[in-house]
Amino acid sequence: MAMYKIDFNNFFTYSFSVDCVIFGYRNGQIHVLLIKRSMEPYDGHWAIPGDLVYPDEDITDAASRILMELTKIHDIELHQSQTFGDPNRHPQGRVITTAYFALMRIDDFQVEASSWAGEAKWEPIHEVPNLAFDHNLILNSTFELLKQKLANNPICFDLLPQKFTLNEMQQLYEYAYDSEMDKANFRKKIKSIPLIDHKEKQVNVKHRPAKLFSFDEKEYNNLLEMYDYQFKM
Amino acid sequence: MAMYKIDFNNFFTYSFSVDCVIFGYRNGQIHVLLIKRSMEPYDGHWAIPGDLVYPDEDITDAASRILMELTKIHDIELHQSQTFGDPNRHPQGRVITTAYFALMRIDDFQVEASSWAGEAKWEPIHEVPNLAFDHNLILNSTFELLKQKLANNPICFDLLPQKFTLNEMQQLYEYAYDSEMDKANFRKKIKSIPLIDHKEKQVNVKHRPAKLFSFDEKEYNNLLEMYDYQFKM
DNA sequence: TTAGATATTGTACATTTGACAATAAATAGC
DNA sequence: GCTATTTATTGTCAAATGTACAATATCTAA
Repeated sequence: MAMYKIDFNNFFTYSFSVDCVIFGYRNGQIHVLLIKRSMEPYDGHWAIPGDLVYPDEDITDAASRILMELTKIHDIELHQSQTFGDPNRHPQGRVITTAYFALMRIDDFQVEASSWAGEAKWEPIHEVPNLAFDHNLILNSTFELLKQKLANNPICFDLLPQKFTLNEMQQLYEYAYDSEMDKANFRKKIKSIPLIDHKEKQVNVKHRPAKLFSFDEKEYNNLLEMYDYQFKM
Repeated sequence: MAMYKIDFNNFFTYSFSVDCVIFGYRNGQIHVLLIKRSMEPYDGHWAIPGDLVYPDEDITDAASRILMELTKIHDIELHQSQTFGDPNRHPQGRVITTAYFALMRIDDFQVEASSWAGEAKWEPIHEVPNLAFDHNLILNSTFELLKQKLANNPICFDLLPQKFTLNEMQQLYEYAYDSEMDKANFRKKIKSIPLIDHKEKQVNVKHRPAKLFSFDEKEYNNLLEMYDYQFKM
């Protein structure tokens, strides 16, 4: 017990963590991946997956490792969000944390809770319960950042299915910005975004099926290099 | 020496710092505030002002305190930039750092190097020498962030004199974006930005003097609340 | 009074936006 | 097959915005 106490104090005197806010899209709603903690503090509470960074580990590498350990998600690009440094944000000591975020298709991975994560679930962003630590603050700040990024970067395609209809794309933006858009005008606005027309149509819908598109990443990179193209929504 | 060594190791096993990128504007150029280190490591090198965060100190408070201690600059709003966590970024141990940035009028403060800062100077952003640690990387990333913020927030007014001409405002944007703009069209574009016309003119110029304006912050806040106004450049 | 310099305003055309109408292509029920 | 229903897709037109460039205004200096 004394031994534990000593280690504990050393560990928590001044340490550093990362938290991974993973966004997914399903049923017309943006979801976030939560894990149930099976360890103190906040044992049994839902939380954003995160943990302490090793002393000699790059923080971006740490984010990837920790996400993998807790949820089995791997090979996903993590972007830095914000750093939270309130000295009282962790009940057991001083832990400064940097939030990362990533976008993925929910069905691309079978998410599997492991390590000290007891469960994992996707929760609609507007139905998230009270989370451990200051994780609601971290989530809200990061969701604001996501909305800003959606406006200026072609990242909506990381959330949408590989092949999507223009209405699906529109609905994602309508959900994110909580505002309805005109179908005809939406199509005009995205005319400059490089999309591949697959000459395929939806199946199993009981009305006129929509055409399926993909994001043309090669052409996008080409536009970036050759012209001063800027994605804008 | 042994005592020092022990303290030193404890301190640097795992610690956390902030760095303050302070931007100013003079002679048509954006400048950044540098200090000359008078302490190891990088003794004698130029650097961005920064230092270690106390164990029980909020990181934003730390940024204000450290900026004050090293340069006497105070009462200035600091915004978070990015966090840098390469385990080898500090030669003496693991130091994760969060960059902050602020904008100011160079003449509003008499900058005065103190504590372990031997000198302080304003350097044009494009003439910055090799800096200590990874401070060139930090500076470049933060300048990119500044340029992005200048496009979407009315922060150019924190760099310009209290009363400025429309040409001065235009030149600031031309410098930041490195692109020339048409005078007539620039004036049309900023018609929606709330400015106070002081009914005053430049003095001591050898041509037609321009009118002086200020940013109308009250009206700006009013627009934000009442309508869904969005500053755009 | 005039030349020189910069400030400020105007004009004409192209492009984009926004509201809304019209048409097209599928299914479902008869 | 025929028709109603539903959603997809395209078209129209006026208003707003952006772009290039011309014209005019106001100061200093000589």
